[in-house]
Amino acid sequence: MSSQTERLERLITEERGGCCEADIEERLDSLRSYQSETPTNPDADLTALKTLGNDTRYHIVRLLTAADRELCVCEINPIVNVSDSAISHALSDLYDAGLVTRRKDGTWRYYETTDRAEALLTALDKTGEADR
Amino acid sequence: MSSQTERLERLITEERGGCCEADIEERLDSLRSYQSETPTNPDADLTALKTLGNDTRYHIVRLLTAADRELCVCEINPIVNVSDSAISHALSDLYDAGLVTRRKDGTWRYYETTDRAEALLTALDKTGEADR
DNA sequence: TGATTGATTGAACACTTTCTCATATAACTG
DNA sequence: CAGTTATATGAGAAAGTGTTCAATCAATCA
Repeated sequence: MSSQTERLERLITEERGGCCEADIEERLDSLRSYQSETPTNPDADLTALKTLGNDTRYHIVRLLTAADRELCVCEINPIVNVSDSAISHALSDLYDAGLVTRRKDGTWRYYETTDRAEALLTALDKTGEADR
Repeated sequence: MSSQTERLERLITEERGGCCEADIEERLDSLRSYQSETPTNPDADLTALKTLGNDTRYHIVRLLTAADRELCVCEINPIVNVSDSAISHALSDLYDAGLVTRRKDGTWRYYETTDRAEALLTALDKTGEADR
């Protein structure tokens, strides 16, 4: 921890030609304040990212989004190549993460993507080949 | 696989009052075509989601985004509470995933977020408390 | 050149995730 | 109610991930 600020001290010294204890504190405060400015819920964000960042679940969400209508589990099953159980687990995780909605109709169960899932896919699509 | 289409057959039968082999094939083709319509690179998407979906790496990207300028590793270090090594690993992963850029200046190394990272955070921010 | 410094890399181990199998639940049907 | 069907849940094996420690690289400077 103190070795960390040593390096920062040297950086500030290079930047400004000098650096006192107060300069370091100021810089650290500034950096820390960036975090508190963030208006979001990091846990929910992380859960969403982790949940969508899995082959099976991503695949299901892509399918639901492309279909642009709610799909029955039995329509997802023959397309995604894992066991019924794995799909059920995946849908349950997606629901908990707020990435799909769920509707029951008799013994059938229908799933549909949420705005959150669609927003993430759109973000990915818009930045496909770019950057780096 | 065949039990999968059995369930689908029953669903279509309920929907339409009847179902032949061709109906099943048509539905399956339709579902499968949704996937091929997707214009993106699933591997790159999954890598981006997985990479950002980790506490340390998400934290770093939030910091970089909020700072709205490139940050030196020694500025990130005292804010994010893991070892130097862990941060270096994290930044390397983020770079490989196309979520940050890298610039060398003497012995210092600077990192900045890419459009892709920012797009993902924006998507999360815009859909914060919504849905479900 | 050798020493110092900022940062990266690799190996190793604890921890987490994801799948499948077996079983359970809920809704309908006779 | 018993039987069937659609889906969910739990346990556990196998694979993957994240962190730290130790060692290394690359740039600067005496």
